[in-house]
Amino acid sequence: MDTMTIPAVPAPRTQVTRKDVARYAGVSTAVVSYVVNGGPKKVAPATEAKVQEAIRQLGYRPNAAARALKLGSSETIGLVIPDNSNPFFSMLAHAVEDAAGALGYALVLTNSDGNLAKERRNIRNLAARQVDGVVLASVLFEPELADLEAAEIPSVLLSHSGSSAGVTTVGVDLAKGARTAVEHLIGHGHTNIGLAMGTTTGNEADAREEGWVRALRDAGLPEGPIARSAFTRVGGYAAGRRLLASGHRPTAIFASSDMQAIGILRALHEAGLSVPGDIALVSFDGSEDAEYSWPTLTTVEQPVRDMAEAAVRALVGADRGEPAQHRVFPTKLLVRQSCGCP
Amino acid sequence: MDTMTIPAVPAPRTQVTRKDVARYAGVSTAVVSYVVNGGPKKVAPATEAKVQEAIRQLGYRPNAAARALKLGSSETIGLVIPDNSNPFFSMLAHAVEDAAGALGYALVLTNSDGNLAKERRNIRNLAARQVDGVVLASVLFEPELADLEAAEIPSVLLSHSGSSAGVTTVGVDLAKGARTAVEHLIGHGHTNIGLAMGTTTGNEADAREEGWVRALRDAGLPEGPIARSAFTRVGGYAAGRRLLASGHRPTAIFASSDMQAIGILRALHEAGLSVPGDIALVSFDGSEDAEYSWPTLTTVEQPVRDMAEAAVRALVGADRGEPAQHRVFPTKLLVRQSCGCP
DNA sequence: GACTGTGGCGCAAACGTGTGCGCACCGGAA
DNA sequence: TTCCGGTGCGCACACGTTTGCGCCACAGTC
Repeated sequence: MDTMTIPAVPAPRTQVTRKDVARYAGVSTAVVSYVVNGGPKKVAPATEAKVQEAIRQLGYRPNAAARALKLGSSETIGLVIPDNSNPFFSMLAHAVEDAAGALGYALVLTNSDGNLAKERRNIRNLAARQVDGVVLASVLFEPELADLEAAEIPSVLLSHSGSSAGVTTVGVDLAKGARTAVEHLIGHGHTNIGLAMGTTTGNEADAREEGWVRALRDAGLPEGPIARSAFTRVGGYAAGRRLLASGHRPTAIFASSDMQAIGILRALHEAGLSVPGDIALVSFDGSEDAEYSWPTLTTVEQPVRDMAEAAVRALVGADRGEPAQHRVFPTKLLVRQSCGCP
Repeated sequence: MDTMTIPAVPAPRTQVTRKDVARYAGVSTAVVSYVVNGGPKKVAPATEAKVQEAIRQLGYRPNAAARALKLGSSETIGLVIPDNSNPFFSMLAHAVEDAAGALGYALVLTNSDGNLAKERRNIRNLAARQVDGVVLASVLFEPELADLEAAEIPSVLLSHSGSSAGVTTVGVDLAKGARTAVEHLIGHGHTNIGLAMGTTTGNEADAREEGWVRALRDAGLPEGPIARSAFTRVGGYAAGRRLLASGHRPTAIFASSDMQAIGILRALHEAGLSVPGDIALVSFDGSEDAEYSWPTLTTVEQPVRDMAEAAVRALVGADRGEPAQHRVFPTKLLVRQSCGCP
């Protein structure tokens, strides 16, 4: 045995080019291009067949980089999300990928991990990669938007209730959704309703909090205790414990995300409290996790697939080039066990 | 008001090129390139400063497509997974993105949705996009591999226990992990241990099943009932119901994924059975969901981050070009409530 | 038979980079 | 002064495409 065996370096990537195909088929490179792209030019059926055969024989695959360079479009869009491990965002990412794929676009995924600097890097990186657009679903501050505008990259903000000026946004009416949830709890006779909210300074958290406040105010009820945390299970767990430790414990809690609600559920279980018996719980997002928790979670569903599709279409689909607009999708209260309905 | 307002077409994407920078700085385009890439050539500090300033002023950003065309590398890797909504795979995707990003590579995400034709399309698509490598975490059949070899794209199989010949694989010893889990249940005195397994014909399911079989056999125990389903909550739920309906109901269940376990949990709850009191449960994956279920799930953890990093490094990192190998990472039994430990 | 119209195809110029090669200049040594 | 080595920079080509333009051959018309 030879111990000096050269590692299987994956063969010099000798790319089969259009020129090879042309030579093999006995035509010019232009014809190959016409055949491949069904260009504006007609090509005789016989010639076309020859070219197709040559392509098959040689295993020719057009070079996307060259195409992108020539066309000025990479047929790729970018996605910036905080954390693909978070079920809500992974659901979103999947939906965006589907929508993009349906239009022939690939999806470059980037996670910001709640790190502003990283989010910035990601956006710059995507811009440098000539993506045709970027979907931002993140805690976004002005500087980022400025960057994008400067780079002249089409972009759409996802899951934000549109307030930003010149950029298209796609989302739900967070305030209204939250309000519906809280009113549902009020309808069950609760008068001390706590709130588990996010810590972001973006406009996500605010609107949901506003919905909670207004529902209570309109019902003539006092505001219950508030706990803020990250939109995660761990964060929710901590928030749950804080709510339980608060002065007079709420009999119901509205959580601003399913993840937080699941953390809260754990805190309640540990405290030996039953849900909804001792404390009722309603949350936000409508992720699948809420359907398989114990008890199952009543939650405000966001139509993620529709939102993703709208975002992608605004970027590279039929709605491209239309003036910036704010699309607001309806939420839907999914009533399950945790709210205390019979 | 003028109702004919022209929509804000995102400005003709007039790209600032290297030539512009060169002209602005009063140097040649080559120098700009040297400055940007820190090329092999030296450039005088004064010139460099001028160029940097020009770059800043003009907001120059190198065109990734042109670079990719020239270098024959897109600084991009592809990921093929069944479903990014599935927590295990979303965790994996996040880890792969991190590892790739650390090496300066972007990640193109594609979902196969358990659809073989789509998986095939995704792979072809990635190949056409000149990705520098592909991480495959999927139910993979031979034809796909052949495609990859044909396209000469470096690839690594993730989460497969390596049996494939010429391709690098990264994963865990599924059989051993499963065996540990089942032995743990046996240690608790269970003698009728059921199995919730996947339906895939790949090598994923088999090894775990094998571990279950061997643990039982070595302990002189009979094989309990088996239910097969997709690696999802819904699938697990159905499998759970089937296991409950089986001849003589098991007192413990080993589930081949956390998702299935969570579905089973729901089935058990609905049946009014307590876990682990009436039925113990141990699963596989170690996703965060298993930590926040009720009761919390004892599960066999896969070191996903390590695996992702190893896969990416084998593709485009330090380990690139090494001969195909099969890296097997250790699993770890995370003992929580569902197994019945005190 | 000459002219014209048309369908089918080839030529060659970009797209924005990276980089080998060569040229100009400059300081020092003879 | 002449020669020489070295440093710093410019020229120009190639990467694989797309596509406007022009050429050729052929059929139809007078």
